[in-house]
Amino acid sequence: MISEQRHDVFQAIADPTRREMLKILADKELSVTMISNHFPISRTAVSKHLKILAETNLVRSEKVGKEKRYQLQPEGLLEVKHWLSFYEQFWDNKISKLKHLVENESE
Amino acid sequence: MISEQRHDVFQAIADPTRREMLKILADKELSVTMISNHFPISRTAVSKHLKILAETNLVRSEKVGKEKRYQLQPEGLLEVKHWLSFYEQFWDNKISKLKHLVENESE
DNA sequence: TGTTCATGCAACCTTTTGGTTACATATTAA
DNA sequence: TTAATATGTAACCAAAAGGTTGCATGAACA
Repeated sequence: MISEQRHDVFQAIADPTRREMLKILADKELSVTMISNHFPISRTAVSKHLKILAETNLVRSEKVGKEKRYQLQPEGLLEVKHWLSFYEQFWDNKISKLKHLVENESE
Repeated sequence: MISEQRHDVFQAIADPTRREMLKILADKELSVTMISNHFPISRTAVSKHLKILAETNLVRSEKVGKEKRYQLQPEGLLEVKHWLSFYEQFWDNKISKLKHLVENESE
């Protein structure tokens, strides 16, 4: 099965509108229409953003009657956290820099 | 003074090529041509990527003779770390969730 | 002084992105 | 059953992104 992953999480969070969506979903789950009310763009545009967020596992949806409720799936952001952790050695302090060296001395 | 910021750090790290550039610059500073040798794209394209990374303060450059040396400026990533920290409450554990509530109870 | 090397910039091209409107479908309410 | 509500999908569009080639400029070397 060839699953073509069109987007990755870094692309997903690159758009300010999508970051705002994550923020409001952090508070509570919402339907597409409810989310749309927070933005000056069409419901269709919102729907596309949500599709990208779902593709990259940053949100998940659940059908409730005629509504589709979206909720934050924050584990998707762990990939970003992990990526960032590599760079932390450069800003934290000398100790963590040494720690990094020790951790990787088997390579 | 109207400084138009065309890109932000989230956009900058959205591109896989630029993320790769940060990684190789983490090891040591390099000139434009040296960086180009790591990628299957033209030097001009590399230069454009570096411009974006510089705009968003993820790298800085220094002229040395006829070369321009680029080096990682990892503090630029602190913005991402800060943004991420908001979502950590959702994956860490209940304690940190409570901690977040207490920290924000004055609002 | 030429010549070579490193880089920047302008012009151009193609694909992707973020948006629109119009229409189709599914569920609930009257 | 009919009407209203919630969402999805298709077709389209403009602007941005990522790439190219060609030429200009500045520094170093023979």
